[in-house]
Amino acid sequence: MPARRLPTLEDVAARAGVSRATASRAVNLDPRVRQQSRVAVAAAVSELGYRPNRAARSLVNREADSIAVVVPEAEDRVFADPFFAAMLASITQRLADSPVQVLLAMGQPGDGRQKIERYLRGGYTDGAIIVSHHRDDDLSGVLHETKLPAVYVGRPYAGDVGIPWVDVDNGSGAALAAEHLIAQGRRRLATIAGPQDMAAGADRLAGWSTALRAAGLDAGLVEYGDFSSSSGATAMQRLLETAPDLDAVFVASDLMAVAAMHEVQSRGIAVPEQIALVGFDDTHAAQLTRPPLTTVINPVGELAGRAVDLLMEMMNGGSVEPVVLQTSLVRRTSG
Amino acid sequence: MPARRLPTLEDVAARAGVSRATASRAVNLDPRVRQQSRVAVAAAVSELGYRPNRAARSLVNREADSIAVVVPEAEDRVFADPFFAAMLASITQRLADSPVQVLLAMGQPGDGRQKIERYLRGGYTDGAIIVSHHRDDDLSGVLHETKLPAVYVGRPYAGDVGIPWVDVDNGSGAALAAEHLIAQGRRRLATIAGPQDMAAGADRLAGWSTALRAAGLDAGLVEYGDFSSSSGATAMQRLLETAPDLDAVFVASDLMAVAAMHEVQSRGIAVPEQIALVGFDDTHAAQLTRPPLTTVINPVGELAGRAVDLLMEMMNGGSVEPVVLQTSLVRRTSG
DNA sequence: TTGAAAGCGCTAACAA
DNA sequence: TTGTTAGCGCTTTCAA
Repeated sequence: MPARRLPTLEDVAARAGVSRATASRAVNLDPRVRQQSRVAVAAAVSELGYRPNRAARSLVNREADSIAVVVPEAEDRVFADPFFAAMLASITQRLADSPVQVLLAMGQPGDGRQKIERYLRGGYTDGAIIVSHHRDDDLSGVLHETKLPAVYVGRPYAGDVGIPWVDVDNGSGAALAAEHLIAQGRRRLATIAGPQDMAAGADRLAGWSTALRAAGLDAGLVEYGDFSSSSGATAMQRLLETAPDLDAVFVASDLMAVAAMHEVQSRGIAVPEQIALVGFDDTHAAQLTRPPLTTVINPVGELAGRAVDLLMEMMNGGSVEPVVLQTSLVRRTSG
Repeated sequence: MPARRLPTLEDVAARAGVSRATASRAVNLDPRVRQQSRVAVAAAVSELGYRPNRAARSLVNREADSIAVVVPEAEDRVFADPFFAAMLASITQRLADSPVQVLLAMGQPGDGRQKIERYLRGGYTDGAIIVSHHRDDDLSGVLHETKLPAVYVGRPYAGDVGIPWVDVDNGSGAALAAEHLIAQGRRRLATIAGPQDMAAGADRLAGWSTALRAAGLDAGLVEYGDFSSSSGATAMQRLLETAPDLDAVFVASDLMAVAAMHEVQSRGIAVPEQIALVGFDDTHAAQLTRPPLTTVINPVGELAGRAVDLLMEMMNGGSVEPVVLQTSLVRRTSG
């Protein structure tokens, strides 16, 4: 609802003394435009303050000039988890200078999936980045049928054939945590694992267990959370009841780890003296706990960047391969 | 880039045995369509899985069917602050069932403002909700010129004439905190105020100071932050140096308050025994600190809901008045 | 209550 | 290298 009629390409063409077609070519940097026309059009564009009409362009190009970031989680979950937040921020930032708009589609499995599916089928978007993927979300049907360029952030559970993904090496990240704790002399090690219907949850647990067994230690002390803060607290409670003698816990996300630390400390148990704690993600919160949290770095910014790059490549018709990023451990004082 | 051609209105019309015009009317619930045609069209729509093409509709209606949520802050700030997060989540949720898309436009004052301004001028959106507003952001120029329906969340600093806003009563909220602390017998009271180029920052400080003076107490103990976590920590440090004898601090945001609490506790000072702490916002984090944070409730969900309602009203040509919501205090154990 | 026809602003054949 | 022309899918006069 602009105040006055916005200048159209027709206006630009008239002012530059060329046809609308030439103006269009100039605006779209088509090489077969004379230098002179190019300059004239550019001048007219800036004098008039011309901006292409997105809808008109979409209509003929059959492109929306937007990508969807899909998060199959409840809205409040998405914003409560710093991992998503950082992910979204990075993706947005990466696309800040391009004309591509970022659309955020969230929704829990319930009605949410339908909404998301409808959305992806609607042709409102040229591509999708799917961020948190559970085994049963099953977006692969839509994705394949619509042939919509898409990339997963986080390996899809069942390995969605033909749809690339970017992920960190979750298994070796968890192993890093295990080795670090073992090297400290901890012997009664537990883990609060993530949801097992997500590759990140399953892979971290697998890496952890393997490393423990390799060291000849018991890998049986496991409780499960869903990466949320409250689930971390509950899991920690259960762990403390089951194995009061444990001396180290690897928690599969910082969000859960922070809650777990509160849980431990509220019982008067000292961190790291009595129980060492290691998290995963290296979110901002990891630096704010007392003691600050030792954690496995999840390079969110790079993950986001690579995902955007892959998607762009696909949207340009290229074919791409999955990307695996390595992690490392930040040693702070919690363990 | 759909796999096959999506059904168009033409297809629907053909199948329903009516003209495209009638099909259009039926789809848009125009009353002057015979019952019989209406039914036929509805059937064709669902059989074909027809979805109106957004771009085509936009082109003729000159409406984008989207609203922008504008946050004039750096991307990482937006996501690091639970207040924004909750705000965005609530707005998105409110619009979940409508065809209106939510576009998120962020950007710091530097290049960001230009981007945002260009964006609002581009006609890409039918309305805007501006969430965090600083004195010098000066979006009012664009807003007035473009006559774009807009509403501020948080009273704009200088009272942007003609553009409505929704806000909590920040002054009385801060007074609530003051009275609560005073009633406890605290006498050496300080505050970590928010940025003074935002109404929320200025109003909370004013309300606090007034309440202190009304009780005959010194209102001079003030340090400033910018609502961010790190600024809260620094402000607390300064306060502790300036006035080692203080016995209560009102912190103008939970994000700052949590950091301030860590700062206090890391010096071995007991909360609330030696220093009482009261925050503002009642974000999730307020429940996670030890001790849990007493804080002033900022009803984000309602704020968001009212903002959306106002905006919709304006987009329908209605005129609206600013809305002020009342706050209350949650007493937990930090103060 | 309906249909025919025009046109939103743009891009892309096609012809020159 | 350029202009003419058609047409993307939709809504909306205008006439019937």
